[in-house]
Amino acid sequence: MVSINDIAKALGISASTVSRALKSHPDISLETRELVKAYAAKVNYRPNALALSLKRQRSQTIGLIIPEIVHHFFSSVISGIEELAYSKGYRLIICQSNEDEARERINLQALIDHRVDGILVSVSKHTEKYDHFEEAIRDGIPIVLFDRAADMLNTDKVLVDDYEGGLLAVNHLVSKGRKRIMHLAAPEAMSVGRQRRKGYLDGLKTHGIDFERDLIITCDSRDGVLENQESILKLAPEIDGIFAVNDNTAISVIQLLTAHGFKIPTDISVVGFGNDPIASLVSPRLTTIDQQGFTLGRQAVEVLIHRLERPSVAGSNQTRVIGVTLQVRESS
Amino acid sequence: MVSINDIAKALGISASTVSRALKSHPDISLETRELVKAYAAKVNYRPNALALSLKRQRSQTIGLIIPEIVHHFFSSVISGIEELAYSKGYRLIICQSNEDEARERINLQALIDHRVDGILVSVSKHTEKYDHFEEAIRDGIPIVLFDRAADMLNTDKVLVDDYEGGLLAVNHLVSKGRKRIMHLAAPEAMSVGRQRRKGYLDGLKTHGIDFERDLIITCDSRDGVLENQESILKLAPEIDGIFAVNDNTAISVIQLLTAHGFKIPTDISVVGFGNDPIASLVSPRLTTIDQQGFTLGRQAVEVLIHRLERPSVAGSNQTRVIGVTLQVRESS
DNA sequence: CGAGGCATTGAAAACGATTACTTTGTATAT
DNA sequence: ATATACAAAGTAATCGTTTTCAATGCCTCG
Repeated sequence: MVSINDIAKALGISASTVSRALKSHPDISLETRELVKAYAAKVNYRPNALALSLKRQRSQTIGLIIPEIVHHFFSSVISGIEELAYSKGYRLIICQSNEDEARERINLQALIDHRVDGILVSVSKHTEKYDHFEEAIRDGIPIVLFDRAADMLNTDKVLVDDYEGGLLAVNHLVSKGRKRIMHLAAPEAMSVGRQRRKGYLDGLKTHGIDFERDLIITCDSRDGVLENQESILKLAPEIDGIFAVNDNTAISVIQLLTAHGFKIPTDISVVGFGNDPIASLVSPRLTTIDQQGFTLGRQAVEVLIHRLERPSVAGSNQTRVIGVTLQVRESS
Repeated sequence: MVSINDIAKALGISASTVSRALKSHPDISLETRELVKAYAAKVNYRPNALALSLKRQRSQTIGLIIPEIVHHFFSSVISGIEELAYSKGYRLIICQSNEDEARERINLQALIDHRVDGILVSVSKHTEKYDHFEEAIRDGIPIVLFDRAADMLNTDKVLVDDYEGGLLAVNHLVSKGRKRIMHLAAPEAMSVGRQRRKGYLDGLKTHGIDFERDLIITCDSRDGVLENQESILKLAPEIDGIFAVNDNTAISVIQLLTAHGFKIPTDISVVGFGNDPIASLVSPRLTTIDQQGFTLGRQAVEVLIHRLERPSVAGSNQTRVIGVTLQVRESS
């Protein structure tokens, strides 16, 4: 790897002249400039980004902390992030928290140590204390939270309109004549799940349907469905609709019900959330709420870069909400 | 952000003393050491990884170039890579080539500019010339190719046993009494697809089945199935088995055949490749070849770090092959 | 002919850390 | 008393680049 100093020595001129010649600084004579450029090209000179970052106090690098990579929604978000970051000249350092608070803390610190210009975070499911983020924010490190945010954190956020999604799901089920709608919900602690549940509740209220506590079952995965199969099957004869907090749960419950003789959607209509690719491949094809992961990722980067490239005005945090749409298929 | 110099000034000692005190160098008196450590902790000092990288000529960072992130197999690989890299103290910079050669070249250059210690690459589908990789390898940059490699490139490789997968698929179909087996294949240019096809051909040969050129159709996606539906449907009545180069294609062809009255697996057995999560959710559930993306990712990092941490012996390139297994389900 | 201007270039500091090589002062040995 | 050893600290170079502030030499103008 050849450096500016190597070039300077080889040509018998100073490093500063080389540096200036390479960027066509007007102070440098045409002759020298050409000479330097020709030689640099010949030896395939490439500026050392590390040295530049140190000098400029700017690494043109964005850090990303994500709960898990192997997940269609999250990988879509990552793709959107990479895409826009790349086109804006930023590199992306990625860390996986594996839904673990301790790991999330280590990741955050590592990114700060690497002097990334800003950090994008989707908070781990099991994070209970937020002081690591609070401290970073206090220290002026630009942080944008996406999808999974914490209300208490005072920073930019880019979220999916989970509430609207819950509303859309219930409206749709009601429009299909469904009146007793079960909700397979995420644990209370998850902001995302809370919003979907709130949408569900408000949707019922709008249509004058009384909310029944028993119809909400905390169950947000394939395993969850298996664990709760008794209660689900006991209620099944009395209900005519299900809104599941995600597609996997929706598909699992459809399989469970089908296996026990229920007809979907004749007996029970089912709506999922996420529009995972599997939703259109299972049978019956799943009605679900589409959330644009790729767009979410792009917007998160956009917000972050906006922050990076303007003098940050205090208290000007923005929250963007990405719209969702209902995808009607065969399960409802 | 406080630096070693800031600490030195604040305590009225030299930067070198601070540096040594922080790492408990024996030259420094216990008193000074404690003093420095206490102050560093108080002001929350963190070493600047950029400066360290520059000094050490080692960034503890690995670069990754991957064709696309939103893809179950690739995202599994990324997860495996991140997992092991993280535990070995390396950070991961990720770049998406989007199956585009020009972009791949830019990504490679960017990673080199950032002085990553080594690079993991899965070659883009549309890459025709490999001189960018050859040059990097010649310059001594440690590169490990995974999954999609190019024979001509002389470097470490970690591959899926695609050949064995093709073989397993055909063996299985034959064991089910199938004799006229169609292959939905990837274009010749893709090493991965070539190996799977070779496994298919050798599998047929092993069982004394004559290979029929017409039974190989180049078609490796949902769109491909639609484009080739005429030829597929024309051949359908004469065949009794299909080996598709990936799960998506397998699922699409099952949908096509089912829609036209064929019974799967009664009339035609279908085997896919990849063991994507959808394979066990569609109906009939898809028989397929399981490829361990996560393991592949870990192994790729392992090989790379092995290279990084030993003095690289010339011509000692290794190629690791990750085993595959047959997952029998309902489609065969 | 000397002052001022301008075109070119170089020296040195800075970014943050490490480290080989002094330097300083004290204690021990001869 | 003097040479020697050693502990503890500081100086300066280095990694690769940028940039401020000279320095040099030449030309022009009065």
